[in-house]
Amino acid sequence: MKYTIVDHIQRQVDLNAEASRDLEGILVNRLVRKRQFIVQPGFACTHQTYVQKGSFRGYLVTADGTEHTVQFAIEDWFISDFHSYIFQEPATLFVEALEDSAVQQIEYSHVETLCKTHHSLEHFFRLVAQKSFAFSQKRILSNFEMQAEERFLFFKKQYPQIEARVPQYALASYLGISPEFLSKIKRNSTQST
Amino acid sequence: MKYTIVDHIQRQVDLNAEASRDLEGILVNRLVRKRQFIVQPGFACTHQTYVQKGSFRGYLVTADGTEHTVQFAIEDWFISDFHSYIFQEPATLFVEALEDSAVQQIEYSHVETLCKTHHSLEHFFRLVAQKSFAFSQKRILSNFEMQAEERFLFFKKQYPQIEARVPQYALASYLGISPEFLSKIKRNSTQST
DNA sequence: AACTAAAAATGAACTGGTTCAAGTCTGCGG
DNA sequence: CCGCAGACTTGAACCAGTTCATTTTTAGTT
Repeated sequence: MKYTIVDHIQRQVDLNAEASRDLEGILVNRLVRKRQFIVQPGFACTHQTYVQKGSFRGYLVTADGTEHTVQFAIEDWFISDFHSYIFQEPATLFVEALEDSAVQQIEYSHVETLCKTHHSLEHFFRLVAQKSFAFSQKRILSNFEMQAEERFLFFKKQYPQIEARVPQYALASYLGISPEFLSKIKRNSTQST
Repeated sequence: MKYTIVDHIQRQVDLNAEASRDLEGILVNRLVRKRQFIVQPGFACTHQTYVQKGSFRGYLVTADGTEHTVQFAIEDWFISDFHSYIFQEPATLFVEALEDSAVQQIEYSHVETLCKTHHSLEHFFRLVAQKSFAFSQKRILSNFEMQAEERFLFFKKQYPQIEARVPQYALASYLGISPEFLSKIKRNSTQST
């Protein structure tokens, strides 16, 4: 069973024959090597990327040179610099492969065209955006609700596959703490088990 | 010129006669008194609320009893507990009127029905969700990029109408700092002007 | 299997922001 | 126009998390 973007969408909405044919028509399959970037600051993020195999992280580098991870993506997830994608403005994020990966990409203008012709696709992308927004809000809340240690334990529980596959400095920067402090948290929380 | 939800939508997408008539049909006009809640934890957030007049804030109360503001809304903005609205699950937020206000509300199931019958409305709500998500991501980023003082100055510059109308403890909790510290920031940043 | 470079762990000194407690200002109800 | 409650200010003690410098572990390459 191989992950594909069409299956992913079919799981959530009904696509008729034309819609799924048209969608197939705009898909671009691509292999991406570990450490390779699919989005870089300064260039508009022209595509949404669906991960078939492998993993990615999206991160920001601030003026002081530190990295801040915004999003991880593994099999069956989408990733992009969404702000850049939606407004077709230069990206501010890096999106980098954490492993050798296989992806399917769809281009902004193609997606917009298909959304006009197929109500079902417009519906799908509405659902995606709404859920993404809801989770993004929840993430802001969870930073208010939890201390660093709780956030780590929560992440570990909710996304064990990701926690296991991702470099620790990347996870620290996702949790909003320094790698040193994440190290301490791990020590404290495992010794008390 | 009075704010209405139909005008708001027309500014972004073309609604034909039936679509705007059907939309009018599900609108509920409502007056809300200062300090009144339109969303409360425990109850599902059944409506999206469009602000015609007045202002609102959405906030979370954490276990330790402190408030954390997630969103403000003034004229021509929408507000809700979006996670609760989308999944029709019990809300975790309070949404409270900061002033006597007038709103237009649309109910979840009605919106979903209209999105099915009118592609244009589905399109509108996709755009809204996408922009909301993009801004939500940006907000997460801005907490990484800026220190508390910069966040305050940025907010003040970007939303001067809101900064002026909103109680200071609410703004502090939006910025993720204590009211005392916001007070200090203001002192420091005005004395150096 | 040995070599290397990057990643993770550790500890000590430090800082941005919190907490608590007390004082001041403001607006509006009687 | 007085009183009083809620909102804002101030300062001192404190703490969660950072920074920096060093050591240990891990993983990729020849």
